[in-house]
Order: sequence, then C-alpha cells, then structure tokens
Amino acid sequence: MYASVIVEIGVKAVDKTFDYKVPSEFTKNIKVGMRVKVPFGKMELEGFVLEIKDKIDSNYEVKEIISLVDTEPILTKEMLLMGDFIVESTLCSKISAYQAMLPKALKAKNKVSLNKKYDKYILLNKNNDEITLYINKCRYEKQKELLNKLLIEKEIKINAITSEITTLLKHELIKIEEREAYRYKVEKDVNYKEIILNEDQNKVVNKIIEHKNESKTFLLYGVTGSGKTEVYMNVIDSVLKDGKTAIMLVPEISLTPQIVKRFVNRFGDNVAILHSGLSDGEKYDEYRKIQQGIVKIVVGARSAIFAPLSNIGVIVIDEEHTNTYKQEDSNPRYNARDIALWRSKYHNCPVILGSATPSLESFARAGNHVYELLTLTKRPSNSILPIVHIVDMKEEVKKNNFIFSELLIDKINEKLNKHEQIILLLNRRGYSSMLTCSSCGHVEKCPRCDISLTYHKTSNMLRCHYCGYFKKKIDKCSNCGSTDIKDYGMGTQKLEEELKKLFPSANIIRMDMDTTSRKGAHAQIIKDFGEHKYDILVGTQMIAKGLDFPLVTLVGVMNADMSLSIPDFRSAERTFQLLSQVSGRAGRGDLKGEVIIQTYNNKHYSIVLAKDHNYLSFYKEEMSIRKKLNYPPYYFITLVNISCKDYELGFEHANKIGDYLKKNLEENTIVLGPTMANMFKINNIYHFQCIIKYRHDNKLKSILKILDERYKTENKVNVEINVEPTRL
DNA sequence: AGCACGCCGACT
DNA sequence: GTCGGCGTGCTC
Repeated sequence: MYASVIVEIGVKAVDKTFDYKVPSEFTKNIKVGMRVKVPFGKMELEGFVLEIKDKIDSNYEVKEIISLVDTEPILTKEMLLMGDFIVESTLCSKISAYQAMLPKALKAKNKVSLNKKYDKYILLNKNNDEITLYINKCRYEKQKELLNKLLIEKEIKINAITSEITTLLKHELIKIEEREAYRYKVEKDVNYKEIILNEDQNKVVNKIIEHKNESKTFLLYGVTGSGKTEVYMNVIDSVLKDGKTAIMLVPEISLTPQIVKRFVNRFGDNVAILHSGLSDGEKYDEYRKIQQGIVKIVVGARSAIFAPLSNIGVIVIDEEHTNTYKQEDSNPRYNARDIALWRSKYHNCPVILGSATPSLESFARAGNHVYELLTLTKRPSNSILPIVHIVDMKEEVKKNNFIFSELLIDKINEKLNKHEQIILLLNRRGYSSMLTCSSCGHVEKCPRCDISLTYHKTSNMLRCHYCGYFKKKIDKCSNCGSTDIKDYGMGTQKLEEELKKLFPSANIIRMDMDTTSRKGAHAQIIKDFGEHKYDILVGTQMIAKGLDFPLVTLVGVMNADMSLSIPDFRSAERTFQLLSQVSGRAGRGDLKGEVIIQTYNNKHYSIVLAKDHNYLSFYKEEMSIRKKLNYPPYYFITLVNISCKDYELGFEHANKIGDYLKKNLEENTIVLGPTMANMFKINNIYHFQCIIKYRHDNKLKSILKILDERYKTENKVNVEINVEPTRL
C-alpha cells in the first residue's frame, strides 16, 4: 500500500504529491485527509495524505511513512474537493489551499502548544534616549529594527523568542510580559426580546425559506436600519429547526460587536464566534466544537467560510460589498463569496448576500437574475436620516480654512456644548503626508519602495507605510541642503493635534493602524468611546464600520477626495459606499444626526448621490462608466504581477509575459501592460503588472496555468496571479 | 525549507 | 593548495 502525500513547505517547487510506502502497522488506520510524518530529503515533515493506492510505477526508491499524526482525517472529503476548487480558481499552491482551511493547531507541521492561554509581549525596559543611543551604536539590523518598531508601537506580540530578543533581554533593554489572551466578551442580555418582523421582512424571510433546500443566491438589498440582521436570524432559526447549520460572515468581528451580541442573545451557546482575538488554543477549541456539532452557527470574518460544519442550511455574507472578503495579500487569493457559492452547491443551501450599497458586480448579477434580488426599504419608524452637508473646500481655502471648514467648527462646538459625541474620518494615518523642500521641491522617499515617507511626529520619524522603513526626521533637504522644509497633507496625528489646539477642553481619541496594533486595542477604543470617555473620535476608515454609537450626532469626513483620487477603477464606488455608510448611520439614537462632508469635488456624482442616499442612480451612473471603459462587471479582470530584484531582468520577463498573453489569449480579451505596478518598488523588489480584461476566454485558465508552471521553477523572477482582484 | 553539490576568490 | 562564500537544484 502506498500513500500520496503533500508536505508542508511553502515553496512552489515542491507543490506536488510525493509517494510513500505505508508500513503494515498503519494500513488499517490510514485514511485520506490525515496528517502523516514523512522523511523528506534530510528532514522529517508533516504532510496530508491525498490519495491511497495499491501500486505505483516508480523508478526510484520509495521511502516509508514514519507515523500517523491523527486518528481521524483533518481534511474532510468536502475540504479536499474545496481545496481542488481553490487551486483551480485562484491558481494557488495546493498546500496553501489546504492550510487556509485549518486553524493553526491543525495545519501540517506546526508545533503549537494547545493549552497556551497566554500571549507574550515585549516592551521597552529603558527610556527612549537610552534606546536610541543603543540603536545608533548597535551593529545588528534585526535588533535595530525591533527596537525602532517598539519605539513606535510600544509593545509587540511575539510568537517565539528569537535571538535578537534574547540579546536585548540580556542587555535589559526590553522586557517580556505575559498576558491572558484577550477575550471577546459577549454577555447574554437577560432582557432580550425577540423582535417581531415587519411585513417587508416577513416577505423576504418567507421567500428565502421557500428555497431553503436549493443552491440559490439572494442579494438582500436593504437600506441601513431596515433590519437585515433580523432577516438573517429568522432564516437561520428556520434552518436550525430542520437540524441544519449556518455560517454568518461579517467584515471584521471587532468592529461589529452589535451583530455578534444579537446573535448571542438569540442563539446563546449555539453560536461559535471565530475572531482574531482568540489564542491558537482557543481557536482550536472552537474548531472542535464546530466539527463535533456542539455549535450549529458560526459567526466570523473571511476564514470562517471554511468552518467544518456539516449539513449547512444557509450561508450569510453581511456587508457583501466590503473588500475584506477577498484575501489579497497572500496565497490563496480567494474570495469568501466564491467559496460560499461553492459550498452552497455542495450542501444544496441558499446564500444570502446582504448590503445597503451592494457591489456593482452583485447588483448586476441580480439584474441578470443570476442572484435573486430581495429589497428592504422601510426604516424603523423612530429613525430619522441625518442631515448631510457638503462643504466645498475650494471656497474654504479662499478664507484660509485648510483643515476645518467654518461649518465644521461651528457644529463641533455646538455638539460639545450639548455633551454629544463627534466622529471625524480621515483616510490617512501619520502626521503629514510628506516632507517637501521649499527651495528645490525634493520629496523624501523610501529608498526601498520609492514612495514618499510619512512624517510621524510622536516618534519624530519618517516612515514608509508599505515596508516599514524609517529614519529620523531630516532638518536639511537631502538634495540641496536647504533647511526650508514644509510638511504637506494631513494625517490623523496632525488632525488630532489641530483638534486639541482648537478644542482644548474636549477629550479626543485617535484610532488608526498605529494606535490599534495591540491586540484588543480596537475593541477597547470602541468600548471607551461608547461609554463617553471621549468626546471626539478621530480615525481612518476603519472606524466607519463600527459607527453605531447613540450619542454620536456629528460625523465629519475631513477629505472625501482622498478615496476618490486613488488610481483604481473602483474609487468612486468605494467613496460612495463609505459616504453612504457614514450618512446612513449617524443619529441612530433618539438624537438628530448630522454629517459634514468636506471636499474639493463637491459636484462629483459619488458624493452628491451619497448625500441623497440614492444608490440606484449611483449604480446607473457608475455602470455606464464601467461599460465605456470595459471594467467589471462588464469585464472580468485578472492581474499578473511580475516581481524581481533586478529591474532589467524583471522588465524583460514582464515584456515576455505580456507578449505571450497577447499572442495566446482569445481575440476579444484585452491585455494591458506590462506596466509598473502601483507600488512599483517595495522592499527593493520591482513590481510589474499585466492587466487581463475578458468576458469569456476559454483559453485563459490553461494559459495562466502554463505561465504559473513555467515560473514555479524560475527563482529570480516571481509571478503571482490574482484572479478578480478587489484593487488594482 | 533545508541540505548537498559545485564553482570561484582569499588565505595559512 | 585548501577553506568557505553562496548560487543552483533536489527532495518520494
């Protein structure tokens, strides 16, 4: 007996199965989907058994399996098929597809202690001056990097004690703190009452239940406050009564505590909540509970789509338009929506995609009856939509108001006097966007990434937001030596500072990637703000998702143009979604809400239509542009990213690939490029990209496969294929 | 990923 | 003449 095994090495060259002999003592227990320990070169590795067979045609010596790791398969039959689908549709490595479906504790070759309930953090143990002194004289890059990171982030969670940590500990420059893993506490509300559905909601629920044994996709288009969550819960309740299970995906758990709370209130112990705050051991515990059928409902972010439930009755994807459902930064580059549709076919169950501002793709599919459109239009009777003001910043600049418009200042004062709360949104972290020399115009840039460095005032550093490169703030222009250096643009740090100057008595908190790197910091800020410990919350768009605070009566969008100016065909859609979300949610309590949108593009359709809550007009307008320019949903897009340390070599291969695609794809397919990617130089690696636009191209899959195969063995040039990216 | 093999420059 | 730098290639 032989077994085909795929080993856990994240390298393209070994992304295939290797055959091993099964020793007689294992033959009756070994099953497909189990982990086994095998000899591999000089190493011993864990891998998954993907096939068991009686004979192999080998002209090489076959080694034996060392031991079985599991008593039962880790990868179920469904997961193995799902893995094939992921590999096929995203062109990722097989092993990455399997590993993505499992919690850390069950991945091949991972020695995590399952009882671990503590997280280890490192903190600085000396004052900043002493640390800086050490950094300047230290010869080791790793130590310097770690200390610099600590200067900015104050503390870092660690998984292992590396050599540089040991050294720094020895010098007493840092210390380790163990803390109990942050737990996302959701308490059941004793006063919870089931909400009686209105007529609209009832209709929608009945429509879905009518098709509850079919693989069918519904797009639930419901304005903010129309009660989508109640619909989800009622459908789930119904499938539970049939003895089935349910998956509910949310964009990000820590930002949607209200939804989680409602699920826990209604379904109690029947819900497993998968979120990044769980330790590896806790995740494993939740996973087992799901696997063994102890819980029937799984609520979680993107990866929860792989929850090992059997007999799924419904899959819900809330806020379906958000880009968090697509994994963009690492393999497999899957979209949870596509996995949901696949599982829906496997289990013969419906999928519900819910949104107040559906993605154009989904709304178009509903229009073509690929999805069935369900609409909720009624808002609860006690909710009043906020008043939305669009402020033309071109006029304000004439009055020397660069940051705050007159209206915004007046309104902030008004709300502060009434002891109400304010949220200000600004889509850029850091202090200022860049340092520019006034005499020669030179802009300080990252030497590794070639983008302008952002000034962080608290650490007095210039930082690269792509690779993390940093250096001390310069006093003299590195090009001409002039000391006349100005900082342009504004980040959240500067906004916070300006606010403190203008409103010295207000309590202000900032929430962005810099203040939330610590585990649980997110939820803590939201909790504190919810308890009115602060008057003003300043943050990047990450706060737009969790805007449900009853005392917030003013939301200010500092610069709505920032998301519009991003060079991406979806920037208008993103802007509309963001502004709609902001203007749909403020003032949900008993108090009247107001929204101020500051912009230089006060006539732009995405801004004007968001003010009027007019999704349908926006949809029409944006669709006509997409049609003209051959963008999704009229065309699909696949991105081919070519990266190389050497500019010339990368350029050469990028051109070869571009030519190859142009020659071999079907006639109606459009191949753009190769061009320099948006982030052209990151960490000293040059990135080129080809954009493929197509409607139907029967050759595409096989051509991309050939390309992928060809570059598996090329180690100087890396080719990544991203099917249907969410951004370009 | 890890390890061996192998081809060039620097040194006892 | 040998030690060791790391670029290349293989692992059932």
